[in-house]
Order: sequence, then C-alpha cells, then structure tokens
Amino acid sequence: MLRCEDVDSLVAVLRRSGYKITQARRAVIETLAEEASHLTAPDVVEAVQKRTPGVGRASVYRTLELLMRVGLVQSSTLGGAAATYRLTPDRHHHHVVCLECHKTVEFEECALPELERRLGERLGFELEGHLVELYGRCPDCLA
Amino acid sequence: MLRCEDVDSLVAVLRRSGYKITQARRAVIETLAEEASHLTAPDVVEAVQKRTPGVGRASVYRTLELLMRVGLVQSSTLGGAAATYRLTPDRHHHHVVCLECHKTVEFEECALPELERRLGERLGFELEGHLVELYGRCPDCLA
DNA sequence: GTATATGCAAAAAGTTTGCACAGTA
DNA sequence: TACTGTGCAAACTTTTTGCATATAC
Repeated sequence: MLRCEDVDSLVAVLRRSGYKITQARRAVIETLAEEASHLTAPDVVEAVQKRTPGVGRASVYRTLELLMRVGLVQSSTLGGAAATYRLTPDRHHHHVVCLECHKTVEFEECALPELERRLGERLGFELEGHLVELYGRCPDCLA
Repeated sequence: MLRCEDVDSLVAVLRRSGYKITQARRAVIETLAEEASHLTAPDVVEAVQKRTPGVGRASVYRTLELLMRVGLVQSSTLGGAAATYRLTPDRHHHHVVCLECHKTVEFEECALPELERRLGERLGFELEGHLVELYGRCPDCLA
C-alpha cells in the first residue's frame, strides 16, 4: 500500500519550500500514504506513534497543519463534525456521504477542472486542488 | 438579514420529521439564519446565548448534530482544521479558499447538478446537497 | 554552526454524557 | 399526560503552547 515514489515526491515538495525533512514529518507523510484514508487527528497520532515510536503528539498536529498549508493534505468533515485528513489525491476521488450512517462512497468523475481554470483566472487565485462532497441518504438508510 | 420565511420553512422540516420545536432549536436555527456564515461550534454557542440567554451549550451541540443529520446544516473545514457550520444554502454558493490566510471567496457557478443526478441514480442514494471547495493561494499571498 | 523543529508536560479549548426537571404535542 | 428535549455540571477528549534539547542542512 505504501508507495515510495509518492512519499518521495511529497517530501521533495516540502524540501523545495524550504522546510526541513525530519523524522516526525516523514512519519506523518508515510502514515497518511499508507493508511487507507479519512483519519481524524487523534487517529493520525496513534498511527504515527505505532509506526514510528517517539514522535510527539504536538509534532503530528504541527505537521498536519504544515502539510495543509502547503496543499499536500486536505481535511474535510465528511458531513460529520470531526475533521479528517488525507493526502490530497492527484487522481480525483470525491465522496458521496450518507448523512444517516456516514457511509462514504468514492467516485472519480469530476466536473470541475474547467470551472477551476475559469475561476482561478477571474479571481487571481492560483488554485491547486478541490474538494467535492455530495450528501444524502444511502440505499440502506432509505429502506 | 434574518429572513423569517426561511426560519419558518426550516422549522417546518423539523416538525414534519417528528422533532419538537423548542426554544433551543429555534434559537440555533435563527442564529444560523442571521449570522453571515461559517461559524465554529463555539461561535454558534456564543451567538445563540447572546440572542437567547438560557440556552445550554449541550443543546446547541445536540441541535447542530440534529440539523446536520436532517440535512439543514452543512459543515466544512474550509481548508483549516476547525469545523464550521452553516445553513445548507439552496442558492448555491461554494467557496474558493486561500490555504495561506484562509480568506474565502464565494462563487455561484456550479457544475454539479447533472453529476449529482447521474451518481444518485447509479448508487441508489437520494442526494440532497453538496459541498464544493477550491483550494489555492489568493492574490495577496502570492505577492 | 545556526536556525528550525522536536518532545514533553501542562494548560486551554472543545465536546460529550448523565440526570433531574421542563415544555411540546 | 407521556415522552422528548433541556440545562447544568462534571468528565472526557482534543488541541495548543512554552521551553529546553536535538537535528537537518
């Protein structure tokens, strides 16, 4: 599941931006690359410490914040209250979320690249990613 | 800013679903309808208590959760860590968020209705809303 | 060598829960 | 009246901060 090329390229982005590559930061990146997805912050802390004992809680939080600022990580609430984190997917996979049971299904179609280009131009933003989530009720909960 | 028709129709949705209309629930709904947008949970607590003293913190949390489950409220992290809440807009207004300074700009264009219809059909979901956020860097932070 | 980042522990902030009481339908 | 929902306070969880030390470059 761990894809080294991915980890390396993410690390490279950090390095290029002038950030030091530390054990803690590498551990967070590797953990996110390895775990399926949608971890809450405490989940990430736990997973990181299991994989790389000795990394402090605070560093995980600081690293998540850094990775978000740099755009390597995205957070969302998946229709629930707790924020979850995951590596920004370069292959699109957005979510359909059931508001009742919080089941989520991924889908790949994305109608946004064109819109993104147009808006970026109009607003002067340099856009580098997006998040799309559809909410509703899944077949099970409808029954 | 407070639009009574809106509050009434939201209240009606709750009532129709079998939930009781209490002072606390009404206060949360009115607060969300009144405040511009993007309040964190503690923000909502504060605003509700200012507008309707006597409402307990716990009830605000319970009501937010209820409103989300019913689909009247949406939450998102706006690219940051803290979840924010707002009434589900029926007029679309999605967001462009700066990852650096968290400035957000709204836009109205939405490429999703068609996609939503198609996916709902394919997955058997009954979809009732969506969230679209674009991330990047704003002109100020680019400079 | 030096500035940046870390780990720890403590403080702060945010959220949930149990329960007796109140208010809606 | 019956039962859902409330407010409170306490417990619990999550996040942030300060600081001495370690480490990447």
